[in-house]
Amino acid sequence: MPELPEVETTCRGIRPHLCGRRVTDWIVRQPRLRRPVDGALAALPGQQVETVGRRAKYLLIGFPSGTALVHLGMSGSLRLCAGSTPWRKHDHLALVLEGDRHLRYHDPRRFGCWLWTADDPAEHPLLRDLGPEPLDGAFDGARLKAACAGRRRSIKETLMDARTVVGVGNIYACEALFMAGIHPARASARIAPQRLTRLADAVRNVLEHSIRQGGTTLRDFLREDGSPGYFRQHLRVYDRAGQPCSVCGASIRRTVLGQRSTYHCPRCQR
DNA sequence: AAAACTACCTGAGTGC
DNA sequence: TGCACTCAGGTAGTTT
Repeated sequence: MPELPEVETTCRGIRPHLCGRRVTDWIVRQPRLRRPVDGALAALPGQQVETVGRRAKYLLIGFPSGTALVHLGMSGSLRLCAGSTPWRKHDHLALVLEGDRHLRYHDPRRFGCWLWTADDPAEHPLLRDLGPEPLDGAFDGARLKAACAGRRRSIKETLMDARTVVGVGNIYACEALFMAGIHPARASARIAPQRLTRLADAVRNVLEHSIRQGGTTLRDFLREDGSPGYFRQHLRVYDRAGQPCSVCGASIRRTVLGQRSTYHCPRCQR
């Protein structure tokens, strides 16, 4: 997926095309996503989009009667196109807007979801227990320190836990740990406070940098206009096993943590 | 309570 | 060419 920078890039990309526009139709070709597409979304035609926002990796599309919660899962993307554009394989649904513009949802692995809530989305069961946003000042060294206290598990797993901070997936966890010089397998509780502060800063910095580049495109992710993100060329360790570290030249190592591929520089990260 | 594991899917790549 | 296998950006829900 789409980690936070990719979702934020999508959010910013679609917002100006959606806000204030009326939905004229709702087309579902494949309702079987990770969770079934919520039938309540059939009430969208006739309603006008009021807001497009994001909480963690969920996109929130606000209407007068409620909010659509959209998750891109592992391989999802949203694209704006003309209604006449041929449907591709894995284009599972479309929000049709006035002027016959389609917001098409494409997701080969179908790990995403389209849900609906008539209430405050922040109180939705999938959102209410999430941790702080990394980019709005709610996440800092103190929050990270609290999440690490007494925890034996690896710092990378703590970083990827949405109760610690939202939006940090496998790529950016690896990158932030490299920037902070911390070994991904290090026990969370065994990291000095000033190093955790540095890590919290690295998380924010790497996410902001990636957003400026339009996110990371490995295989599936594309922006709302079909263009890729350009952060991939800035990755320092992710998917670079065997290649030299950009700082010290040591060979980047791949390990497995929490069943996820993990990349680090054995010399720079301790 | 925390940590470990499972499940949901398709497609790309690799080795034989 | 084809088969068997591994791996992939997430995360909710269950089990240990």
